[in-house]
Amino acid sequence: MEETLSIQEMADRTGLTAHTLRYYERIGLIQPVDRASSGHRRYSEEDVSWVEFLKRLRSTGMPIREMQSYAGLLWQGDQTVERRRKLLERHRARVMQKIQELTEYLTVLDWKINHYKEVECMESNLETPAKEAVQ
Amino acid sequence: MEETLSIQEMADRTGLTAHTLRYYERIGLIQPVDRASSGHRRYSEEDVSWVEFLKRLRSTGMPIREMQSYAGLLWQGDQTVERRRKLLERHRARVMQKIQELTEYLTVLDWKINHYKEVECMESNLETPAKEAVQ
DNA sequence: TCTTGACTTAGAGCGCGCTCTAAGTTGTAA
DNA sequence: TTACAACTTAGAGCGCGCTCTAAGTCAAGA
Repeated sequence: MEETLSIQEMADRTGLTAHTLRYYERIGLIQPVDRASSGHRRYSEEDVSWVEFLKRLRSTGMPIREMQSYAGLLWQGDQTVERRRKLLERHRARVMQKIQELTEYLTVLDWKINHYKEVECMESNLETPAKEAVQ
Repeated sequence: MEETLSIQEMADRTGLTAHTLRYYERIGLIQPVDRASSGHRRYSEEDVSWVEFLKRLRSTGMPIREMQSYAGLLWQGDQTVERRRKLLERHRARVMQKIQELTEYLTVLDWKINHYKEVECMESNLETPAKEAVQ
């Protein structure tokens, strides 16, 4: 028995809305989904995996256009393996850079936060309002 | 001699466009800038520092609305120090979470990339096209 | 059979963060 | 004085990634 999901079940399962699932199909991020005789979409477990993968790519900040390229390459078959790998490697480099950037700014935030803590201490302990140019 | 910058000089200096500088002022991210007698904006070094700080906050992904709150608190003076610290701490937590998320997905990407490399090896060494469900 | 709710499509609308346009004013160098 | 670039404002437009609406079809239970 072949289990399939309605669009709402698929939405519940993946955490995307039915609107978004249709949108992804419309823009070619998901290949045309099987239909029941009524015309209603019927999603397979394979579709679930693909959508989960799309979600992972999105949450790394990959733009939709690039995901479209990736999907297009995938559906062209085995001869695009190298181009897919290179696409992922370029994206990997961007993700790395973003992590480094965020890590740097984390230290900036920590510095600010500690500075504020000091100022608060001075206020409560010495009752002399701080006048420095705190941003 | 008090050095000031025209809007274009400020744009060159900070890497924002003149349009964006006016926009930031309009939405209250920058306090009304000093004007020459002609009405042209004249930016101070203090303005430069503030804009640089705004850029850092933005690049950590802080939404404009939150930066507006922060700026508003700052301009209210010393009694908002604790609220500013708490705002930054909330943001810090989000940045941390984003770093962790990206780090996780980095390993996913690495896994995919290595998988592709294997497939490419198989193709070139054994000349037997791989048929697995590679995403 | 009737009702209700889930589904379908095409296309409009939205929130974000800019980005640009239009129409007019000012500053400067030839 | 004339040319031309840089500035001013109010407000429209845009790219992204959804998100929703309208109008209609379909399915399943009372």
